[in-house]
Amino acid sequence: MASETAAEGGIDKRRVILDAAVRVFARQGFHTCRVSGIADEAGVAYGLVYHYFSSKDQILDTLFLERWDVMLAAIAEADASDRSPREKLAAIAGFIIESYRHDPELMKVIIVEVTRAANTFGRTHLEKIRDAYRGIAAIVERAQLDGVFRPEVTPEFAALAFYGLVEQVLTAWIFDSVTVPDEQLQAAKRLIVETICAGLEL
Amino acid sequence: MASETAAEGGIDKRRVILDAAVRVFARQGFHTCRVSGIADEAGVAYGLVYHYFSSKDQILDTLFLERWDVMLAAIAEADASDRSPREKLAAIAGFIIESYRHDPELMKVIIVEVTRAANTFGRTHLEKIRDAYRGIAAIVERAQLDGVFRPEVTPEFAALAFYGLVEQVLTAWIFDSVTVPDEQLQAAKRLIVETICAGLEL
Amino acid sequence: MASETAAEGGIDKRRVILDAAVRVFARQGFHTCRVSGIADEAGVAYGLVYHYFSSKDQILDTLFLERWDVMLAAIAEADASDRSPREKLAAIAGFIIESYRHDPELMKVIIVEVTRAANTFGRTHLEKIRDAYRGIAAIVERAQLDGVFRPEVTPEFAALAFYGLVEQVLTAWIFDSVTVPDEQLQAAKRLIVETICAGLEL
Amino acid sequence: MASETAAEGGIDKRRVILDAAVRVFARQGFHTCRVSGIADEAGVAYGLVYHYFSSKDQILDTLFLERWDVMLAAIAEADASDRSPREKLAAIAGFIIESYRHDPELMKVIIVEVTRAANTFGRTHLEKIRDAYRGIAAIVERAQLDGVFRPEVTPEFAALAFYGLVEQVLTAWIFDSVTVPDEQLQAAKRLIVETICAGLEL
DNA sequence: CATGAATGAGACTTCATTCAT
DNA sequence: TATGAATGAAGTCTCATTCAT
Repeated sequence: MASETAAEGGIDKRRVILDAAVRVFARQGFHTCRVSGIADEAGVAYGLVYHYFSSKDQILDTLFLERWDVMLAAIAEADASDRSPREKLAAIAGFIIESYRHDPELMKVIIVEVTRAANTFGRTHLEKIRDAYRGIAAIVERAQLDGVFRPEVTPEFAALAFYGLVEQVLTAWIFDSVTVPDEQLQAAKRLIVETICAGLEL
Repeated sequence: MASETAAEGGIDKRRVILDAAVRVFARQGFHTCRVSGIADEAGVAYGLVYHYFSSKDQILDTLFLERWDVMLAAIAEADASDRSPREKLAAIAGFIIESYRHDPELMKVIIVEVTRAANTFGRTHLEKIRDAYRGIAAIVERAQLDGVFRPEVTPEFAALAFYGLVEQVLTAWIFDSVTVPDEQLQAAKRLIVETICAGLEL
Repeated sequence: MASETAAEGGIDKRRVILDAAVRVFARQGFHTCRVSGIADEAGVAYGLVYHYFSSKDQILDTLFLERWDVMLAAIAEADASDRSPREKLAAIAGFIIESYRHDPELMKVIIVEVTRAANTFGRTHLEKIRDAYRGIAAIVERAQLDGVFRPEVTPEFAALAFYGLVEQVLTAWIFDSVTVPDEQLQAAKRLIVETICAGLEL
Repeated sequence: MASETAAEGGIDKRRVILDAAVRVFARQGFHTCRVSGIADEAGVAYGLVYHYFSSKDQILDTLFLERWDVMLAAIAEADASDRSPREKLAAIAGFIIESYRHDPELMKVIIVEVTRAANTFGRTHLEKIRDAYRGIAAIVERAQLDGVFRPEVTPEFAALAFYGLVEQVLTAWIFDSVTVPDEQLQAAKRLIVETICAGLEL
């Protein structure tokens, strides 16, 4: 149960630092914040950040990869299930929106600082990001082969539209920076799926 | 007779600097590039940049506002025309895609460094950005009142989905960083309109 | 009657610049103000300042030397008169205080930026400044030889104390930055002479 | 056990920087020197200066306030003692001159860059500077009430004359930039007190 | 004489990273 | 593990001065 680094019963400082970094990145942005700000927020000494991470970049990389791998697993799981294509997409949208509900700051950081940062981390993690698109495209492609989705739209475009819409909705919430009520979260999920499937389903 | 933009036959250094900034911002990103890089690219002395602009930020602000105002005008014009809602949306998507065709670097800068930079310039120009969303939403709302679009989707969500999809497509091209053939540009325009209208039209 | 540079009936721009410089130096200080600020205050083009003066330093030098030479003349005149030593000192104190009454900004600039600026202009004009001390010391020395002043105090120290006290009073007014009423100016003159002569006269 | 000023046996780098700053400010003047010059003089890295001080200004502020508070204490102590007014003033003049003897560079910096810099630090620390004047004026006022000093001169003017004369003498030494022999220091002290008291004592 | 665009060296300050304890 | 002092390379912005017109 204990983390890989903490002594039994101790506090995992590495985790504390990561969680603090999420809050600081979300609040100030990656470029604007300082490493000392993360240390302060975490309540640890400056140098300890560099005991656990080799650079400021690596903290963000870690946050992104941790979460993205979970999302890729969710996409893979949806793909592997025997639900309908629409239900698969709904599962993915639901997963992402649920991630936002659970930790909006982390999702803000991942979207704003990574997936939409075409000049910096977005480029670094391009392949990982594309893995998600590919996973969604695979679902669409299968649905087209199964005759459930129309073949006119390429799976790649469909994936782009679907994931892009999810991200756009989250971005709107991020810009608003207010807590979104559960009801609205669910409504958004339905609308997204509806909107995309309207153009895809036969 | 000499105007602010160029003496007769002379070179408008301010314009030269702005154009150079577009290339440098597109290539290296706003945060990564240096003002000296812009000056070098423009072939002017360092200090001249500060003769025309009060800060590095203001250069980006200027680029964004110049272009965004043109886009708001295009949206307003589409709204004012007596075309069908679908044609209006097609006009807007066409305008943005044409902007990309004409100057992909400028569009990259605007999207990557401003409209998607929720922690920095995106927040600064939030109201201007929302003006675009509002303009699109107005078109949708009118169409709903006219009984052409379904009333279930809010105009705000529709605007989000429409503009978001356009931006997402452009972002994909930006990430690819290859010249997109005209054919593909037109196809994308049609697909975008198709995808969004599928979920909106009665 | 026309100045050395102005066409007859024209405005002497060199004079305009100097007068503007006094106001700007007084308001912002020599180091803090910009040459462009002087040009703006004078209502002339930037480059014209450099047509008349070779550098920012030279403007201050000019202001100082213009005024200081007048003061040295006043000291020499007092020395040459056949008044009593006390009256001679009163004449000098009166001259300086009158200078302040007539143009407090100029006196502020001369004192703050030159005579009290030991690291910059004070050092540059050290000999000129010492000329004033020497002139006052000469008056004291003569008075000692004539048996009017006590010989215990060196003329140099007496000059230091006398001129220093005048400058200190002006500095107090400068710090207060309010217009000093005539009455107070005259009272200060009397007090200064009284205070210094009390320690000098037999 | 380790104090803020120095770990046991360790070197207090903050103090080293302050001491270096005194030498550099005295040699080149505050405006002319560079922060890198201070760092070099101190033998520390550039950034360490900013680890201990938030700006170049703050270094000078610190130097001034450290010393000025000691002087205010000396004035208060003289005031509180049961010596004669003349002895009190002698104690203050002695304290300042002794300060100069002990660290002429520091006194140069304080006088040239602060108390006589009416446009910059002098204005910033105006109230602190006036505290000294007020302290001296209090001594004079008491002496007047006790019938030892003549009531014709206001305490404020007397304080101005007294402190101004001390500063003027120090300034003369500063301009000379040669080491003043002890003998001359003591003589100056006596002369100052003599000069001022001549005009004050009944 | 007059203009103001153009130049570019310089200085402050920031902050990621290292290191001695 | 933990601390925080120490390092120094960047990078933005300023502004005196020059120059073409």
